Amino acid sequence: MTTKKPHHHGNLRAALIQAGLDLIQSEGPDALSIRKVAAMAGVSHAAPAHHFPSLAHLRTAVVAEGYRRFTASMEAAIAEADGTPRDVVLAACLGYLRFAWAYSGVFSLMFGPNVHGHDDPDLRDASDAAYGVLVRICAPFAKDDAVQTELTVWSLVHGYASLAVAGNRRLVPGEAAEAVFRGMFAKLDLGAAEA
Amino acid sequence: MTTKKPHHHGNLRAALIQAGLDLIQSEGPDALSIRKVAAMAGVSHAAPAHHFPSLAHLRTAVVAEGYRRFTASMEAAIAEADGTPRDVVLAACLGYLRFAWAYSGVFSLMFGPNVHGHDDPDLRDASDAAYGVLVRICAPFAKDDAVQTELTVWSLVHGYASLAVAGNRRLVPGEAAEAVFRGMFAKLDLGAAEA
DNA sequence: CGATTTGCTTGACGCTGTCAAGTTCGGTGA
DNA sequence: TCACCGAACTTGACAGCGTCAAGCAAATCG
Repeated sequence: MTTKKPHHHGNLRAALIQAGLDLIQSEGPDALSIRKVAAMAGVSHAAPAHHFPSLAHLRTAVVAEGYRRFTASMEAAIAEADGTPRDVVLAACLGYLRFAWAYSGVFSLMFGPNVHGHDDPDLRDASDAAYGVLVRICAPFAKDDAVQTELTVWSLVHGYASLAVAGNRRLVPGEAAEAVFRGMFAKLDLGAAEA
Repeated sequence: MTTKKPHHHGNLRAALIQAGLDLIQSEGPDALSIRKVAAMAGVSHAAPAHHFPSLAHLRTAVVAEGYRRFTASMEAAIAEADGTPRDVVLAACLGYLRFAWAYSGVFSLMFGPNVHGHDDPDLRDASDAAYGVLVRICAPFAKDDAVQTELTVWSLVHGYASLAVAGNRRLVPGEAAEAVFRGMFAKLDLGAAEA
């Protein structure tokens, strides 16, 4: 009863990326496979090759999409915060953590050893946008060394997110984990905020 | 001219683990393969199966060995530090970073999404030993909530190490990166040390 | 010295990424 | 309108992978 599917899929590229996200989420980063996403999209095993020359390219595209949602998660958390500059930074961190826990699979891939950012302009733009959020919210505290402030905040939240995602036995994602992070963040001296 | 190698390799298991470490270091975590380490050890492609029932088991064994060297790296750095409790924590962090940069491949694997620690007692012991170092050096600062202090230090150093290992464009491992970390660590309020 | 157990080899299976060719659809120019 | 052409997808093949099944050779034990 299938209406003899048209030869052209419509938007196969986007469908493959979404299938990749779903697959990674349900079976882990290593389960990402060209043949599986092709099957999920209902096309032949070699169809993706036209859009992604290799598995690495598919992975890069999935990671880039991950970065876009990552940025959106931080922006959403920031939008809900209407406090001091320090509150904004904390809010962004919580957005960071929520993304890491909601998309743990692609998060691992994003900061894993298989990403070659400079090669792909799309990925580069997406990750630059994410870093741009960090730079923006840290700006009020950047008296002397902006990079140092950014790196400190980023390292703390990224380390916490990574350890939780990696399934550390003493650290489980969730509501309580956010409270723990608030306590950790309180130990951080960012200096006084400027105008 | 080969002296007709004895059927028994001697210590194939250790040789396979070492080959795995070398392979991961030179070609990345995903390049770890049963057939490759078998070839590197000069045995047939199915020989490792006797020691490691599956690739996951081999990976677990390699990661466990990584944890042992990781712990050793921290202990070595601590041994050189003869200062305040805070200096000891900083020294351990530098040992942490040096391991991450020297063994970046296995480091990624250790904290990656493919480790199932509870399954293997060997890995569990090795990672518990590493965590034990952290607990020990944080103990002087653990007034009320020891876990919170440990997690804060661990998150900061782990995040920094991970970002550098992942090849972040703005963060390159090396001597200067250690200096940057010292600055980050200085922003951290651990409270006063107790006896 | 023979039997058994251990350690490794050979061979096969299905799955993977990738390349090569073939096929069919969508749109464009005559 | 129609032939054509390129883009999108299919089928088929290949090597390399993890894994299982059998077999063989070496070490150990009675």
